[in-house]
Amino acid sequence: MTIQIPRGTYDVLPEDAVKWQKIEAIAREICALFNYKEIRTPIFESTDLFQRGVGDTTDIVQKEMYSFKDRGDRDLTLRPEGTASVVRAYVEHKLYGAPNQPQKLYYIGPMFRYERPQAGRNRQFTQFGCEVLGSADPSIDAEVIALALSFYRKIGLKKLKLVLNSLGDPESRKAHREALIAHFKPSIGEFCEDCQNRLEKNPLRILDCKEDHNHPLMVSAPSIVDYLNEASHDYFEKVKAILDGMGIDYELDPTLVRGLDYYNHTTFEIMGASQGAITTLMGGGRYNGLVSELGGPETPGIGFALSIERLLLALEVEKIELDADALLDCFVVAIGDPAEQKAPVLLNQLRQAGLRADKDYMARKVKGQFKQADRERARFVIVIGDEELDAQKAVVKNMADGTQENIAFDELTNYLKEKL
RNA sequence: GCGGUUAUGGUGAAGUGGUUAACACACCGGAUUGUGGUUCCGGCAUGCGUGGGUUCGAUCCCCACUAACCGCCCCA
Repeated sequence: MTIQIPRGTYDVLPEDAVKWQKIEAIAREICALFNYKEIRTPIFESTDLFQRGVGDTTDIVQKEMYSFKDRGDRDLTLRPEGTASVVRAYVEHKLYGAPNQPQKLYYIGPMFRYERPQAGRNRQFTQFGCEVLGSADPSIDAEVIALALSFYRKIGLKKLKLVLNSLGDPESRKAHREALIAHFKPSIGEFCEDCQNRLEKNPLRILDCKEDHNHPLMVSAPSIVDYLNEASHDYFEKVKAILDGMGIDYELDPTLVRGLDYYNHTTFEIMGASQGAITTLMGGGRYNGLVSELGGPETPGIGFALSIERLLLALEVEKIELDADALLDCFVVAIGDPAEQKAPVLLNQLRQAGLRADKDYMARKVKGQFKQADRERARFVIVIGDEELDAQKAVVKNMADGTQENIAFDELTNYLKEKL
């Protein structure tokens, strides 16, 4: 049997690669606008990094990591997300000491999670993410959200919903956590197995459970908003006020918990149009304890990550076409042996002059060569045959209007450049 | 990790336990001795996901495997 692509992966063929290029270009453009700088980190890291950074109780660490030992017996893992790596690099290169603070960073690259594939969920997928390290200013929270929305808007997506929540600072979280345990403990037996395990480890995530979503205790569960201390409450109010000022609509959802352990204060998601069950396009939040957790100084941080794959699905649902029209400037049609000898030479001259040019390589007849030129959306066709070689002139046909002219060989590039 | 559906050419898809596997699109060629997007005509699966089994015989029946899609869990 022929070898197949690994499960949960996919090839981006030329037709789609154009879309990827366009999306990536827009991401970089938006980041430049907001003054975010690119950072590139390795695709694998020490397994410890994710265990400590992402959190031992998360599904990602418990069952989704692509981990392996290398020949030097090191425990390594294909990165399941980008934040831990960025923070590791920030600490390792002491970027907290750099003069330009905060560090506003972005990345685009593949991530890996061992999951059951489905539309919008793959084992290798691509994230565009931003991280801001070193600032606890609420305007940064709003800026990061505004950046993501600007990106989607520039791409052309319309059906977007921003969902917002605050998990508060550690003190608030602790108070909430205790209230949650007190609330659920007496009747925890009525909940699913996962929730029973979550009770002591991370009761917050019980709220995230879909299975027991309709349980009366779920509805009456203590909400984080009632446990935010004054500082946390004020912070969240400021973030909301800035978003209001920017004219950004959002929906508050006190059950928006997010799956990674490092989040506190502001958390957010952007939902989009989708055919299936998966609607989350982007997720993020503040993680003020993560830098110190990974061995750096006490440093605030915030970031988001969004999936290019899901973005493409949303584009499909909204029926938005992204294709850049990559036209060919000219196509050389050769008739007869002498012309076929001449064609590659002529082609080379055209290309050296900066014209996007191609010819037939399938021994097609004249008609077939024209069809090929048409398929490639060539704007001009240059026809050469015995007569043209004798006269040192080519027939140049404008494919848009069908007109054609005789142009001397040494005038060709000038003529085309003028017309294009 | 669990449950469901599916698997025929480059693509979309019909189909039958028994010599040649519909049809459409795409592609190639011809009608137009050197001209595209229209029309007409012709060509185009030694093969029906992979591996076994049942059978005189299997693309069609059975089993396993693999993969895709959908749902659950969770997430981007």
